[in-house]
Amino acid sequence: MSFPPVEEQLALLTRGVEKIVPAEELRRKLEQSLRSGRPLRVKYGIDPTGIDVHLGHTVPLRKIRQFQELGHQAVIIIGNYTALVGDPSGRDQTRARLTQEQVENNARDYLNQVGKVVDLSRAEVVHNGDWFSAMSFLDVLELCSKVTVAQLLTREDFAKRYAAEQAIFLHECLYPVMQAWDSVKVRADVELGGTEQLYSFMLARDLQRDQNMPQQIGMMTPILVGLDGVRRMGKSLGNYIGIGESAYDMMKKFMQVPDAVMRMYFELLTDIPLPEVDRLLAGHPKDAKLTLARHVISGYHPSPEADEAADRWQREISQKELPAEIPEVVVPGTALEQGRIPAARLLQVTGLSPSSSEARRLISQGGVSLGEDKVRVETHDTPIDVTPGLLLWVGKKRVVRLSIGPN
RNA sequence: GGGGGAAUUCCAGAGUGGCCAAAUGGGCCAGACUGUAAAUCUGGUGGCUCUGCCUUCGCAGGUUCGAAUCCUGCUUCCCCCA
Repeated sequence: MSFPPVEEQLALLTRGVEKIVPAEELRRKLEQSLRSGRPLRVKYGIDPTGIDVHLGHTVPLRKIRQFQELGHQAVIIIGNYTALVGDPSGRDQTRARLTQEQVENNARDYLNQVGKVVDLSRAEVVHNGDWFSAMSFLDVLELCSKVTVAQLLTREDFAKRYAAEQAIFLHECLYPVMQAWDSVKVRADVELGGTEQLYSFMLARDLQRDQNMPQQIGMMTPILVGLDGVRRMGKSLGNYIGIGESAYDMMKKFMQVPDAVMRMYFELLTDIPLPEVDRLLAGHPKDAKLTLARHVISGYHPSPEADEAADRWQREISQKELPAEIPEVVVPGTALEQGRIPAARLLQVTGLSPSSSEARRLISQGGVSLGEDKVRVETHDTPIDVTPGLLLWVGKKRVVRLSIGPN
């Protein structure tokens, strides 16, 4: 096995990495591997707790991919056992635990998605249940004897919860221990993860030393902020771009992102050289954002699709042309009286408003309009002449084409 | 095992007998402004046959002319002591 020069590897690998502990050791490990021709074993663990992999997850995954491209060995750990515990990291509450069955379904799905970023054909994929399920209680006790409670409580998340008098369950305390033990089992040289993983990464080093093994390096990638530009990207916050989403959906979401986060997105989500990024950001923000979006999207969709999504956004959103596809909604003929229907009622039967009260609100606030010219509907009881093909708008984005059905 | 505290509308969190569909903030929706970005500003945010009416404040009963607010039981959660 041969590798590119160490300096070159370092330049690529340290981009967009927030913290490397211990910082000096990465170079040493790379030098060693270059000399011996032995690839580094790069570990990344994921707990199959949800289903949607989003761009936030891709930050460490992309890093794995870079390691792979340099010739190193990716080791993906499916935390089917740790998922039963729930990672307390960064949490101010105990996570809900999952059943075995859920975990297994999720795991399969996860790999499908992860495969879009990491080259799974060259990666080792292991389940940590393989070793944890084989451990006896005595083994667990033995493992626990390496960790002190005081140590656990130095973690910020636990310390905070402890101070706030919130519950910390014993099984949660075991989580970092398990994660660290994974590193021992796979003989990790490098572990990737978010900054909140620091404690587990360090614990892994302790356990590895205890087993007379080389100690791993922790590489921590920053938390990617979500579409709101403030909070971390996450499913529960609803501010994420999933990698399974359509090109156009991703496009729309990218264009909503606050300008201020663009640099971070470029750095963490693309390979565009940083000087080039600076040049882009010096230009019009909208163009920079389009470039960003196209680059990222083309990682998950064929690039003609990414281009098409960008064009479509320009046409429909930027230039306010009518969308190419307007969903058609059937108005039941029985709801009409002499071809007409009160405006508020129309919003309800078309499903654009869940309730009549909501419909009235929308209308009174000027959010409802008709036709290509978007003529505003003034009052909730305005009779609307429903003709097939009539456009009905709610707000700026939602529009449907009406047709009349038999009932 | 003993003691204490809490459950409110999407979330956080006020409200302790009528002025409460319930303050305030967040989120969300709509409008203005824009690059349909962000920020900002305005309005809204249970339902309905809508100047009024109906159903909500953990659950079930009760007191009262009247209860989110008082009483009883139940459920759930948290904390402390051991």
